[in-house]
Amino acid sequence: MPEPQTTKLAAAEQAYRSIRADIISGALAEGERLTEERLSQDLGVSRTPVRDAIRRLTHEGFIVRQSGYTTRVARFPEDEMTQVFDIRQLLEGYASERAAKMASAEDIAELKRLSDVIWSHTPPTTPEDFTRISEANEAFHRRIVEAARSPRLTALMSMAFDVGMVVRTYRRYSTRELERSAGHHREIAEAIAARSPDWAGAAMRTHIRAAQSAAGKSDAAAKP
Amino acid sequence: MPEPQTTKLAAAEQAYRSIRADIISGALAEGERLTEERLSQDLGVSRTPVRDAIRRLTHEGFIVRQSGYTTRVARFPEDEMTQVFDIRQLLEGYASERAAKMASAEDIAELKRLSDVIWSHTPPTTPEDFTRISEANEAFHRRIVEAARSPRLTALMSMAFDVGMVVRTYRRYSTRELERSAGHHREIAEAIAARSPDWAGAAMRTHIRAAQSAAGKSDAAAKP
DNA sequence: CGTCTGAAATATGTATCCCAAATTTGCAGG
DNA sequence: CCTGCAAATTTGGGATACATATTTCAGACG
Repeated sequence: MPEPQTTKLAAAEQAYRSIRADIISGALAEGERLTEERLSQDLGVSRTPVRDAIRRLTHEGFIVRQSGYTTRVARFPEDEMTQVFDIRQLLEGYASERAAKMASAEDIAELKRLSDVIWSHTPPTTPEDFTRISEANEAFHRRIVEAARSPRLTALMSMAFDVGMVVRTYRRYSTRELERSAGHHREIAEAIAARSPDWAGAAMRTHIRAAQSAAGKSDAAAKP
Repeated sequence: MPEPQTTKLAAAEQAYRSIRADIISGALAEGERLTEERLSQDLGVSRTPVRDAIRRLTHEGFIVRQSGYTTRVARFPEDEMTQVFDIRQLLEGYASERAAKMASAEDIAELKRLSDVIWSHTPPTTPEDFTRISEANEAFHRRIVEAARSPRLTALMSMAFDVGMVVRTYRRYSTRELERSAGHHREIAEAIAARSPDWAGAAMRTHIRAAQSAAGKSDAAAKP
């Protein structure tokens, strides 16, 4: 069965994604007041899953709870984009250092495989190439965090930045930037295979700064 | 009124604190299976607040949800303590840099006040002195993160480390370490007041490494 | 005209019930 | 005695009902 359950194994997750997407897209404006009841009706579910979603989004900083019974969409600073890249550089650089020390043979093999996948589609000529690169890129970064063997770090990364944002920005890269990025991935994989934390960390920080530069060409103030 | 209600202004928060404390203390062993029903009965509340608490703790990495209907206390790596300090150094160092640029006059005044409070109780002679120092210390660190004006960073910090752990470790500090720590707080406040990101960041990183050294004297592998 | 007070409307927190899915148990067969 | 399968129990997700705290708004008073 491709679709095992109708709505069971979703529901709360759906509320979470929906509300978050509305905040990111601007459908829910910054500072707008939210109530569980109204969100329930809009989403067609009861308050229980909506509460879960609000808790999560509050914890992640998308929603703020003011004193008492007032809940609002958070206001995002103009330099949110800069912050995301700054924080990514800190955390992923650290993750790469740890990965160079802790990664298993399987981790290293998978990182090499993913960097090869990225290479094989660079420069991209078709939309599928873009998709493949994005997927492999995302898997690559996630694998490094996993290889760092730190559940705390994994949890942090999951909420540190919006993966979708990174994927979207890929389309704006020039051929030279894409080739550079593919080279970075290969280098990071090799640094981890060489068990060199300093190299791996430095390469990852370079990679993220280059991505920031490439992504920041047009809009300095994207949403969150 | 100093004491508004007996148990009203808590309940779900209470469940969260109680479960978390039991995990940290070891009353709930690593890998132990948890059920909402049993926790409800033990804590004398209904399942709803327990669910909230479990959500939160899962998100923070204290509890893991396995496939299906199995929920367990997470297993913590041996070097969890090291990781927490590493991550704190990264994030709080960054927060201090931003705070030096973004802090309001009120932020700066409050940071100075808090560092004075810490000074006035150092070295501590009574249990209340310890309590005051702990409270002021926690408020100080939180204020810096707030002053960084980054909701994302605030959210990250809230789950990056266990405040209770920091408080506990304070009792092990020597007089010299406590005086050094008080000096660090004052210096950080002044660096921010001087609007010097590099100074503030470096001072905070120094402070956290010193705290790590002081805290790590006895057990290298505390809980989380 | 502005401000304060209090009552109604509104929002969240908590308890309880129901349901679907998963885990455990127990029985039958090899 | 072990294995396999199905019934029974357990578990977590969702909906609803109720209690309590907060917000709002209108009207009275200065």
